[in-house]
Amino acid sequence: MKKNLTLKQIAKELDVSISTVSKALKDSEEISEATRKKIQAFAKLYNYKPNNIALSLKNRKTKTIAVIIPEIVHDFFAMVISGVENLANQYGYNVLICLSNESYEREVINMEMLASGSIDGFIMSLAKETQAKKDYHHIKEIINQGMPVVMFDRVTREVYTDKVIIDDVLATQEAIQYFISKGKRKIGFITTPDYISVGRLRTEGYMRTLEANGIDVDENLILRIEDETNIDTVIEEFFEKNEFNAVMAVNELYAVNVLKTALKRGLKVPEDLNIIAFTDGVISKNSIPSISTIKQNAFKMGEIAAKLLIQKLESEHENEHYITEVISTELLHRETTTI
Amino acid sequence: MKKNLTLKQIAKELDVSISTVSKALKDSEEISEATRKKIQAFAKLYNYKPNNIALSLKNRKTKTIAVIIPEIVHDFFAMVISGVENLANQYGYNVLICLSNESYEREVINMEMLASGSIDGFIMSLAKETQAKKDYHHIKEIINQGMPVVMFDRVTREVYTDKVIIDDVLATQEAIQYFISKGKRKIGFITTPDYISVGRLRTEGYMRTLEANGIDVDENLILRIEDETNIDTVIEEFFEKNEFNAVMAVNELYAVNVLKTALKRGLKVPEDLNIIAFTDGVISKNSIPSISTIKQNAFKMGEIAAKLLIQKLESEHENEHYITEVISTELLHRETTTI
DNA sequence: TAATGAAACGAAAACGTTTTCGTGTTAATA
DNA sequence: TATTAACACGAAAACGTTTTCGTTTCATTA
Repeated sequence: MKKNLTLKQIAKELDVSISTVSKALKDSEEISEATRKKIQAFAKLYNYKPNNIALSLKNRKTKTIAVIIPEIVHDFFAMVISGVENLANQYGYNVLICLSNESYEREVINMEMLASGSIDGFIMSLAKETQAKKDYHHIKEIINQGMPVVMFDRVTREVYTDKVIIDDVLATQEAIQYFISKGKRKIGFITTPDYISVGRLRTEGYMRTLEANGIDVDENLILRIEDETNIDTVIEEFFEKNEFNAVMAVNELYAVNVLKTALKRGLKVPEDLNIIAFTDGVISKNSIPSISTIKQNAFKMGEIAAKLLIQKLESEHENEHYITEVISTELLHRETTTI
Repeated sequence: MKKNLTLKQIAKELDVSISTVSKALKDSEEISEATRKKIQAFAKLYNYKPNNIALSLKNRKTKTIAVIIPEIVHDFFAMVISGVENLANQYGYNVLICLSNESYEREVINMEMLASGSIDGFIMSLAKETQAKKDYHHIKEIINQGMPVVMFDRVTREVYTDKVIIDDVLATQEAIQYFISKGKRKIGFITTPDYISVGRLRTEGYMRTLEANGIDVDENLILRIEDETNIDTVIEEFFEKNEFNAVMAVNELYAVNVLKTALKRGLKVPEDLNIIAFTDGVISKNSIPSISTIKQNAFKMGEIAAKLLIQKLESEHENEHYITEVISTELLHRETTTI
């Protein structure tokens, strides 16, 4: 086991100083061609690679960004990561993943740990618990220390920083309006509790669209699913108590369960029931029939979040100017809607 | 923007030496109680956190491990990551993710980049291209430099290191044997090209089981899907040319397409056709009907890989003794098999 | 009173770089 | 021949820690 070669060792071996080696390897004019060649040849031969940690310490930057997400076994987040990774790599950055597992405490611990030198900036989506508690002081503090943070999807107005989101209200409106245009009036909406920002916004979009079309909002047609509950059974109850021509769900999982329940109850999809889901992931694509979705462009979201962060990192003057990028969405018709 | 507090600043502020501050913060007996309290109070007040990079440089360890996977938008890999993250966090390690995107070059670049100081060890699953090229010198070199590597799932005998796998042959045998025990004789097998290690092993398991039961292997019943091909169409052709009572697929995606094609052709599942897939992910769970699978315990796989790596990292004497952990699998019956 | 020892602290090296500012040598110029 | 300038290189500081080995001070003991 040969430990990694250092400048010092090269210097000793070639009987020159460390500075000379360093300069020679950077092709500095200061060093004679002869010595330069000699040192470069030696370095190449023994496969010298500068130690990243030492560089980080010297430069005060690590070329690493951290992504904090609630969970990774979830197409939307996985796709965002993929986008972040893609762009970050192009700019020579590494990506560190931390899972909050929807826990406030893990989010705080992870961020505090990393904030002390390990990384240059954060990209994050809030944990459910954090959104429920509405406690963002850990994020504010980190920003205050001069570390850039970009939030995506689950964001909050209380933290002043760059954000990447979709227009949840508008996207929902488009879908609901589509239902209405097809003559559907009994539209169910399956969502999260209101403390989840995106769930709340989507619910808002649903209600607003109904109202704009002169349809009374019936709270019974809105199902807010808590985390621990059994999705199957609450959706079955939901269908037991109500009748729909269309249902929209804020994620794939809810949607596929709607589909399952509907089919089980002998409904024909899309003839008797239309379904639209948020998140264009593997479930929607591969379910039978395939589910129509709001495509969120998660990959692009990740890329843009990374771009915003890296731009901030590489700009000299720190400007106090924050922007919120709104990624466009697209209603993708598949087999659970009739065109 | 206040930059992070350092020992030096505290020392200056309190008019003591850096060493005194360092020792006081570590509760060293060497420092009088008075000074200790004073320094600790000051540090706490101004929220001192030691700089991780400086520590890494000093200790020559980063407390970070890298996971190299082919893709992340894939339940199996996402679950492995989740397992790695979980265990690594318990031991105070960070997890850095790198995607090879199935590319040999990206795998090499990523690993070489990280090997120079950024991390303490690797957990990896080989890119397709790497398996096709059979070129593992980058991995061997890294191991040779004294950096521990744990491979999982897509591994190779050519690299001598710790590994975490399932018994692909055995798992397949169990499934195929089950089919046979139910009287199925026309068993299709949908797999990857043979250069993918797990695909090859599973195909081997399929063939061996047939032979062991005195059934001739018909190469027409084996479909090896290349990457760029359209899954839909090749599976439809496959069904056009052959007749099955059962099909096994080496991943969820293939399986759900089998299901789709079968239903489209008017076959009843599981009555006319049984299906079993590898990878117990979100597709199998949520498809309608839900797909019976070989549960690979990906989360556990990740945990064990992380444990092996961390054990190696924290053991004093480097032993040249490598182990291969075989994770048990489980045939999970859902709605595409008849019990 | 001189020697001893403990207590409390500081200086400096080390981790591996980069970079600034010398300094010694040589060749060209006045 | 003495001065200057270019050239080629080295010493040392800096990034932020930890840790070893002094060193100073003071009280205790013979």
